[in-house]
Amino acid sequence: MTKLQSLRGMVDLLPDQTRRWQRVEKIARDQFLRAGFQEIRLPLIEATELFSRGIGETTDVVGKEMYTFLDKGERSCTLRPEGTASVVRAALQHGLLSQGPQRLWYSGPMFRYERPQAGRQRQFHQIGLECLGLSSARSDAEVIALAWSLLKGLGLKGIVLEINTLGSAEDRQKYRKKLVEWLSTHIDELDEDSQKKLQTNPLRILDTKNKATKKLLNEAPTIQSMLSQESELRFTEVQQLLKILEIPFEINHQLVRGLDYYGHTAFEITSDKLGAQATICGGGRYDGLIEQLGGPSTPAIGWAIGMERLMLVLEAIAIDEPNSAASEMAIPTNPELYIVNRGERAEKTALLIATKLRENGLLVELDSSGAPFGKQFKRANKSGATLAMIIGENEIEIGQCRIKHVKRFSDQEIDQALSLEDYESLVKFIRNSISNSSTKS
RNA sequence: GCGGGCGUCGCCAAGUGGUUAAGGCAGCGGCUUGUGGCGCCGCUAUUCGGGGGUUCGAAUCCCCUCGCUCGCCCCA
Repeated sequence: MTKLQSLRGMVDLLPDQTRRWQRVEKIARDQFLRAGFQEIRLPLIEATELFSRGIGETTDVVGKEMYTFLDKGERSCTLRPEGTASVVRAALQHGLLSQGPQRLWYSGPMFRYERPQAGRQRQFHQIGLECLGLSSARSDAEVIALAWSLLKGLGLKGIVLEINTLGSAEDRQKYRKKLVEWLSTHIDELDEDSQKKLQTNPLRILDTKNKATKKLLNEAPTIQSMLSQESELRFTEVQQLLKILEIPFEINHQLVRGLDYYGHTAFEITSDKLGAQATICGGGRYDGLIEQLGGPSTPAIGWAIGMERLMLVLEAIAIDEPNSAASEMAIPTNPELYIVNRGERAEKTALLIATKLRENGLLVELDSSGAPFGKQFKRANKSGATLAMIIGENEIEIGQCRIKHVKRFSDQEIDQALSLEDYESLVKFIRNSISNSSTKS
């Protein structure tokens, strides 16, 4: 029999990982809350059409990376490859846009059928936000600032914000024409891949990694030259605002992004600690998408952070700097109290006490092995608990339990006898002992 | 979809054609049903990702396949 294992590109997150994930998610949630963003939870499966219409037929995501299948009713269904299209769909379906601008965030798994590599999985997780119904350059700057301060707040170093403008739809139309004309005269100098894109999606030739093509592109016309005055002013304003916010950025006119719906501001945040897949956060303005999906013409902007990539960076930092916040996010939460217990009556009492103490907010691990005391103490030690409570037959006889420090051995044992029934005093005593123990150490 | 590297226990590994596949860590049990950091003893891969072939003999050689990994494409 072959060993059962997870599907290619599908990754399990074990407790070692989930600790850090939960802490990151909490920090993100708190920040979204403070910024007035509300959570939206969406299905993982959508009608295929949502993505083909929303993201663009010629994009790689739609063209070759979607998990698409027919359900039992013969409907074409797709595991969502990204979050924005679903957010827009939900907003339209429930009439959210008629209630004014929407500030929404989401998190969860996305699916793309690609060959896995460093920082890339078939099921991966994004945490993202979308701001629907606002068109100002200020909203661009605010949204970018949220991504930046979240990443900075998590302690990331060596990250770079790159921005570009893709202009209005008309600007892009004109530029596209000009670019195709120019590239056509240099078609022999283009790499094979870019030659194909010339037909399907010429703008995406701009962010090629092919060195020869890159060099050639230095001579090519830029989108800047084709911008309308409004588009140009808008981009300038975004830059000014980022400067006021003291967010460092680089302008990268080659930054295009692979989803068709982007226009005007597009941006990426990359890290030097990742391999070839260096983008942690990507986003931009998508003023045309909502209308394209059948809604009213509505401006919008958003971004998504790749959780796995973020975690990779955090792990790298944690290794470089063992005392950093990034490092602390991996430290497990140890029990405050470990209950060592043995004997029929003692075991019942211990279960009851564990429950009561937990109800009072303590972090309690109960040894339910029935093993000899020696074994239980070993486990108490390994659990990392601050205190151990001992309940055996003797304690039951006198109606008192004993509590001692786990981490300090012979010195400074508390080893106090306490009533088994007075939970209030127990809790108080435990709390005191823990705070004393942490101030002393 | 296309290239490169790699698959020996939960983890790190030795072994590169010859009888029973080292070792370390972790785990489990014992010394130790009333007290834990240490120590000592014992146990833990009928099998080397899987399948086929070559051979008297294969973890070692060949073929296929699966998986992992890095890169291309693209993206988070």
